[in-house]
Amino acid sequence: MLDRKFIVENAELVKQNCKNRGIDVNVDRFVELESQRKTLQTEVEELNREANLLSKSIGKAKDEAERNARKEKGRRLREKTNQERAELDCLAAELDAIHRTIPNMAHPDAPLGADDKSNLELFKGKTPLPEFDFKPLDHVDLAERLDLVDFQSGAQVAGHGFYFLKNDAVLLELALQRYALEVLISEGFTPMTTPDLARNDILEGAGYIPRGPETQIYSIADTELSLIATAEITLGGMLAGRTIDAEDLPIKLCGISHCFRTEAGAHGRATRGLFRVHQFTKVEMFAFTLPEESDSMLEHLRDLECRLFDGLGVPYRVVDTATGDLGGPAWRKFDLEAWMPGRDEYGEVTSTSNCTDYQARRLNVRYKIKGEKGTRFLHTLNGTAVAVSRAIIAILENHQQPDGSVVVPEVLREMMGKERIDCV
RNA sequence: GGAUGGGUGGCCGAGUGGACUAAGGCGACGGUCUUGAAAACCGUUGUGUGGGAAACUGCACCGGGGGUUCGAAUCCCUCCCCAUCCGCCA
Repeated sequence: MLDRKFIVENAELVKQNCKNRGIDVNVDRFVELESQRKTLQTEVEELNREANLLSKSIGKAKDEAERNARKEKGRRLREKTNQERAELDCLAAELDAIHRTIPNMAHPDAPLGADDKSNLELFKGKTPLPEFDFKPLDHVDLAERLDLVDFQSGAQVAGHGFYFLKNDAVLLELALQRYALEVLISEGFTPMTTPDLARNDILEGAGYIPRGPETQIYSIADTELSLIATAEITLGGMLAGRTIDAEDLPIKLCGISHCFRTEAGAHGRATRGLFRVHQFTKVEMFAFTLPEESDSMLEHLRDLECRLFDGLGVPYRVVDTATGDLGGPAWRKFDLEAWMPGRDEYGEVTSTSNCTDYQARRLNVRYKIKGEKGTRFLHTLNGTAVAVSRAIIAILENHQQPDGSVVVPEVLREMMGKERIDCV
């Protein structure tokens, strides 16, 4: 969420930002309600002050008659207060509903545009595009030949969008996680495995909407829990409600979790194979920083993603995400799009965002500078290290050989125990 | 899943309806003393949000939400969490 005062004082900027992001919000209504809320709040507080004074005087009243008279006065005062407070609660609820739909501001350098077509390519990775002197297969055909993925059984057991990894794909999944962890641990990240479920209020704090017509989130019936769509939710939620000493920042975490997504409304677009699935494993980076350090942390996370995919020998490009494609919480977002020869186009494999204080305000994570009074909201960032299913697509398709085998990237060979995935 | 006990400030911990304006301790910070330090002694002490140039001051906050009452840390309801024991279990 944005700071309420900021919205009121910068209504035009906020409106322009909503427009840039293609989000329809009634900012004027928010400003109007906020001014009403303040007035009403002051009135309620004044009534409380009177009631407090009166209550205290009753204990000290000299006789029974005086006490009863004051009690009666207190009763009337309370009725009035309750009435005003009900009004205030009603107002606050409407205000909050609008507040939650107002997206984060965007970095001034984020490209303007309605959707991913306006994303700006910044640079390409170290690995050049592969040149095949044969017609490359897509990962579905490769996986079938190499007996790596069982889509049919996945559909039988859990439905379309689920799959079993088999044989070397299982080793590849583990090796990818291990590879990512080793890089991140060496960079000072604390490795975690996180819950795959989280409370709905934590989901909401991270900017996800657990229930609703177009939700990406699976919720668990008869509970306040949902399956997480990313470890960003649990890693961010770890510090919800806490105040961190400034000297302990930045905090860099990396978490392994399963990710679950309903992919509601996504049918028909890039649904073949492993690209858009309901469950996958992911190593996620998460950072809590001082406000002045979040922009450089975002570049750090992006550089790590580049390092990981350069290491895998996968060609990719880095794009600066356009305002209309940022989602609610992000101030700026970079995606790595790997070259996917089977689709003959780039496909998103990682995404890293600086959410500034937007998530922190919702999750109520603050920091305190020693010796200074008060606290402030810190900044949160997240980034994909490796989303296993999509990384597997990129590896299989880019490293395929004329005979249908796949050469294992050097960084994974020791962990895989082999240099090549051959037909079984 | 069942039983019991708990959740109070940075930490420990007292507090069963009106002096809680939350005791006391620890820690931290400042001071006195000292060449310096320790000890001792003295003082200070949270968060949020309003008002005010400031001094200062209002309101809210004792796990969350709701209720009773003129008044709730305290009583009631509900949810969450923690501990211990039992059951089940990888």
